[in-house]
Amino acid sequence: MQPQDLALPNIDDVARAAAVSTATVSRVLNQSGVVSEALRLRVNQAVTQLGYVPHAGARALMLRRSGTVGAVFPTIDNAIFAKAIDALQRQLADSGLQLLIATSGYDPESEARQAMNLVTRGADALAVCGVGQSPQLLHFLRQRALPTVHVMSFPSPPDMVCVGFDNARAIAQAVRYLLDLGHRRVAMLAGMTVCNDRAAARVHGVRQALQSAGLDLPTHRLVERPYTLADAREGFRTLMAAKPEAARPRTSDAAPTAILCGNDVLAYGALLEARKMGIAVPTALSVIGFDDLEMSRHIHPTLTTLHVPTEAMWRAAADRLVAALEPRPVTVATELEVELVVRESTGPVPRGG
Amino acid sequence: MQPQDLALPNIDDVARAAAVSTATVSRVLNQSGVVSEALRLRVNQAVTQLGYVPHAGARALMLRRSGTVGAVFPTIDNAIFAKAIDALQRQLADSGLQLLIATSGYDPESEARQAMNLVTRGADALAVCGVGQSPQLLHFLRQRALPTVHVMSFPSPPDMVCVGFDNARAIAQAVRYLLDLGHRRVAMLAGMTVCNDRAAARVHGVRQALQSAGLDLPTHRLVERPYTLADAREGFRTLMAAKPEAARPRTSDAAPTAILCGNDVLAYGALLEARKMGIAVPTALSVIGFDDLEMSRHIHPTLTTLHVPTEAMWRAAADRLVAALEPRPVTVATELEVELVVRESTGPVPRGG
DNA sequence: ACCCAGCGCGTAAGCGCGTACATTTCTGGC
DNA sequence: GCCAGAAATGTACGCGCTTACGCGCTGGGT
Repeated sequence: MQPQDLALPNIDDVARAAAVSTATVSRVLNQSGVVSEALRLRVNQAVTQLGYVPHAGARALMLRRSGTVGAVFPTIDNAIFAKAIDALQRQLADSGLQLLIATSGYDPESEARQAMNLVTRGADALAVCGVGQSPQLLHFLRQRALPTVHVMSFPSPPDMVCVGFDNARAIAQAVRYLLDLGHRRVAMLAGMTVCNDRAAARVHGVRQALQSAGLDLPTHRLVERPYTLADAREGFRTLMAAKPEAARPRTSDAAPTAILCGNDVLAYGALLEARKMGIAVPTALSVIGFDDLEMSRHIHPTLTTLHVPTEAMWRAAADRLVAALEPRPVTVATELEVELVVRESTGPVPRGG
Repeated sequence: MQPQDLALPNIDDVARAAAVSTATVSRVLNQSGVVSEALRLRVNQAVTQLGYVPHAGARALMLRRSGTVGAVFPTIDNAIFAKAIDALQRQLADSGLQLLIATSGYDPESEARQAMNLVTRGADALAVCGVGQSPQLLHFLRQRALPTVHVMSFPSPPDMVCVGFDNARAIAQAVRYLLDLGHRRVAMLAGMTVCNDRAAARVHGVRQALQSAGLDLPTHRLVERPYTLADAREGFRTLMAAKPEAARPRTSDAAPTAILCGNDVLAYGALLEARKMGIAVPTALSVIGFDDLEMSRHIHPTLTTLHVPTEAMWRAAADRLVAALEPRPVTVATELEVELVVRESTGPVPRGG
């Protein structure tokens, strides 16, 4: 278990063992240049016998690239990011690239630190979530001309490469769908919008869509909670009990008949708490999520939600980086479609609603 | 977005800009040796002005370590591994180490390839799941004396460093608990045991515990399914409908009154399908999971399950690797406790059961 | 018989960095 | 004012690798 006190074999050892020059060993290993079959065999034998593996650092030094791509996620502890890592890692692996992971905890400063750390560790390219990076980080990346892709948001500032979707426009679909069902008292259980452009855009999208219909999203109809089930349940409870600050009672004082959630996890919390509170979904209350995680089609009632093409999105992001490293011309911005998937958790507004 | 055609600043550029020697720059950057305040300032200015970042490869070449730790997971698409990555990454980050990720898809050959790939990329140490690695991989790691920790299993072969728990013994607790409640027809919805020592140990643990009570786990009471909700539901359905192969009807032909699941995801599938089939939990059927994911305390009914100290386990694993790299003596094997958490999904055997 | 193109291989330079060792500068005691 | 020794700084080598270049050999054309 102790690290290598022993001297690892290097290319000279292999060359000696195979009675060839280091150049030949290198040529065999990299399939570059022409080597006779006899020598190729001798080299390969020596390599396996010595258990030789080229030193990554030395290689990176010569080739001016490390074959490593970094990614900074807000957190990993959310199925949507787990899926993202999975897709990214697989797609990069197909091009022989390794994935270097870091998390920021939704903090731009930490994100900047982590991203720079990844670069220090030799990352040739970077994938990050959204477009809300700190100016220092953006400056740093530009200064080094480091291929970077911004995922999950769209549109982006003009000089960014991004693969994502328009969060506001996506959730507006869901709002319109609710309005069509007759809902007028619509609330939102949002994620924390501080330093999270996606969460903020979703709130913005809801507000805008409501306003286009002559409605609004008053303070007591909006709560922000972290993406945990416990917080979601508490937030849901708050939302259902909330009264407007103005003292005069109106129709809009009554509890909401529909709740839009910032993501599926929040929606699960809402469904679970609704059940506990004896609120029937969708009869008395409609609930809509965002992401379409695996659980959404299984939970009871199954969740109406916005389907995000996570896999495709991250594969596309990986492709951008691979292309940039080739180097091949890179598509600057790609917008993906987010579709509303109607399931059991939504229905017509209840009578008198 | 295109990669660096531009020449990145190197230590010579910094030295020139600060009008000092490269040695001084290096000393400032690594806080090694003594440098006067004046020079330190000049160097730091030059560094920030040029946007200088030391070249990881060159650094690794000199220091004979890359500051990178690799980890191979079967998959990331499971909350238990997502949590693992999260904990591992954080703990390593505390020691200034970066995490390099790969996935094997539960295939030992792929695991070996991926692990070697990580080493090629410069990983100074490795974390892997379980103890079922391919002999070639184990040989390779030993040959290079690469610090390696095996997580999630216990015990392990004598020369392995491991941090985990005894899967068989853990699940035996759950079996005994069910037996105490009067259950006699106990079934198991297991994960795929091929190339997965943890899943296999859990099946083994159940079988053993039943045998100690004079019971057995007949073929029709055991199904293996991948860790997805859809597969779990289908597996559950199969389990509840299954009849023994022998033609003579006996008490044991009746449906099970309790189901042990290989992990919480399978248990969620069981709960959801039971609900759909109109089987009341826990009145007509008890369900037990394994892992204690966040959802388990929220799902309805809340899930009785075996609580695994995932966070602590992976932090401990990270600590082992950090210690080995210092290098400090390393605890060879650490066993963690897995506790049964009784919630709503289990109860006494139904009358006539 | 000679030349030269081309193939196969070796030699050696240098990628960017850390550090042992050499060198310079400073400090203090006489 | 001088020198020994400590402190501060510089010089230069080599980590392991890739690759430009050059050398020797072969063989077909003249």
